Amino acid sequence: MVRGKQPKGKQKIEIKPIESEEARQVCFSKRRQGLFKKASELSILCGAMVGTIVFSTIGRTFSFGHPSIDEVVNRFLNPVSPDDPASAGPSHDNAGSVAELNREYSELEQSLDSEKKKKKRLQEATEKEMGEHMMQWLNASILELGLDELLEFQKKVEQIHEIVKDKVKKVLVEGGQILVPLPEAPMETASTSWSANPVVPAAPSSSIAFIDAIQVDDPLLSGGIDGVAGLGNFPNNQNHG
Amino acid sequence: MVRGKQPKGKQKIEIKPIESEEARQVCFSKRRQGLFKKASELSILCGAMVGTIVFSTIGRTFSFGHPSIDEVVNRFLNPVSPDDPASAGPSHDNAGSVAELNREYSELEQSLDSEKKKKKRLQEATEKEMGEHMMQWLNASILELGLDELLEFQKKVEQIHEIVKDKVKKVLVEGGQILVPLPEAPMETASTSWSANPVVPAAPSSSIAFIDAIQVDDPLLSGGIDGVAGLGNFPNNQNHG
DNA sequence: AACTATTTATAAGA
DNA sequence: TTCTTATAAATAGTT
Repeated sequence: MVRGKQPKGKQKIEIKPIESEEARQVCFSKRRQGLFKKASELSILCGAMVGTIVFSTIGRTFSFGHPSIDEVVNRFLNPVSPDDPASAGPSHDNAGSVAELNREYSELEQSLDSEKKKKKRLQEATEKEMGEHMMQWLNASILELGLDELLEFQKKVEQIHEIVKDKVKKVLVEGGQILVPLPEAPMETASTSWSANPVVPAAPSSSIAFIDAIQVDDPLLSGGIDGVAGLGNFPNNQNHG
Repeated sequence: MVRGKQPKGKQKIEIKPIESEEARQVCFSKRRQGLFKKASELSILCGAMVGTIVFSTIGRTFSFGHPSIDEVVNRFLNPVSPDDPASAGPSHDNAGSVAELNREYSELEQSLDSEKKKKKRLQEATEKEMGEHMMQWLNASILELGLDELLEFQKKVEQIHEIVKDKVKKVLVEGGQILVPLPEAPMETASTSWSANPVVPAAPSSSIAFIDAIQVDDPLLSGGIDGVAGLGNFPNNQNHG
């Protein structure tokens, strides 16, 4: 409103990297605080487990967690399965039995439909981000990896390629009309990575892998991030909550 | 302001557990979105690594991460060891030129000794992570995608496969020398300013993507590299279920 | 670190 | 759930 005198109050800003070192630092402090506060409020209001980790550009680590950042991270790495094993889906390691997934998939299949638009948007985003993520990973890795590792990765890519080719073939054979359920969008991720989520008893949703169609035997591929459970270290941080 | 007449707009609320199941659910969705948006803004504005994980009370997992939630968690679990003499270079925040990247890369190469341990750890984590990502994506997508999309993805995988094979070949030709001479990269691409490599406070010589070695022509794939420079990414693929 | 003018985030309502 | 709206909160630019 007052443009010509002293724009004292908050000005609208674009969300883009702040050039000024100082301004960036100030903004970082303010917004980090704000972020942690928001996280805290969410956890209290909704009784949810929430964890937030922030690294400053100079390497400082800040974190917030409810009930604690360690618990949150730990659960993220080792998804818990509530009482009923049938209703609790594994999401990371221990890829789950094929039978179980198939059963769940059947349930899903029954309640399909009316998600076309959403699905499409979801799919586009996913596909695009996947490419992006792979490229990022590749760019970074190409520098880090030695020949052995490269060959290892190449092998992995080949396996995935095989899986996809296989799937395509299957779809073709089946007439291309088999799957497309997804009652509720299960893609619960806001950026560069997704997590397969647990199955919810009440709500028929979640993305269930149709493992049957893409059987994976390689322990490397199906293994995922299991061994990291322990997490003993705790960097210099600042806990709120 | 006046709280007792027309409670239409936002009312002040105490930060305490919401009783109503429904209200809590609504609040959760809204605030989760808000939280992720804030996290995203912080990461973009300040170029910081940010990760946020939220579990709903019914067990669904939501996450945001820049550059990815796994990177963030990984770094959280594997704090940087501040004893690395190798990376005692200048601390330019944001390199851009290919030449500069190459110079940095050379410096890194020279001190490969002390990098070995770190590299191995990084490589293992990354490799696992990548496999995990791909499998997660695959598992989710295989259910979502139609034939067209599958073919599209297959194509993408093939391209990546090509890139990797190419790289392997290059490495072999160079006889173990990882360094690949860069001809002249007029690409506006530059570097991905995120570091998979832990940046030590005192010695920031992060890992730079060696883009030249894996030239990509396909717009689909290269799109992933392009926009990454300023980390100006916007996560909008939130769950809508 | 404080101070405000504004922009944003959101609690209710529809 | 999505949209609308009034208001509480967050915060950009100053001091």
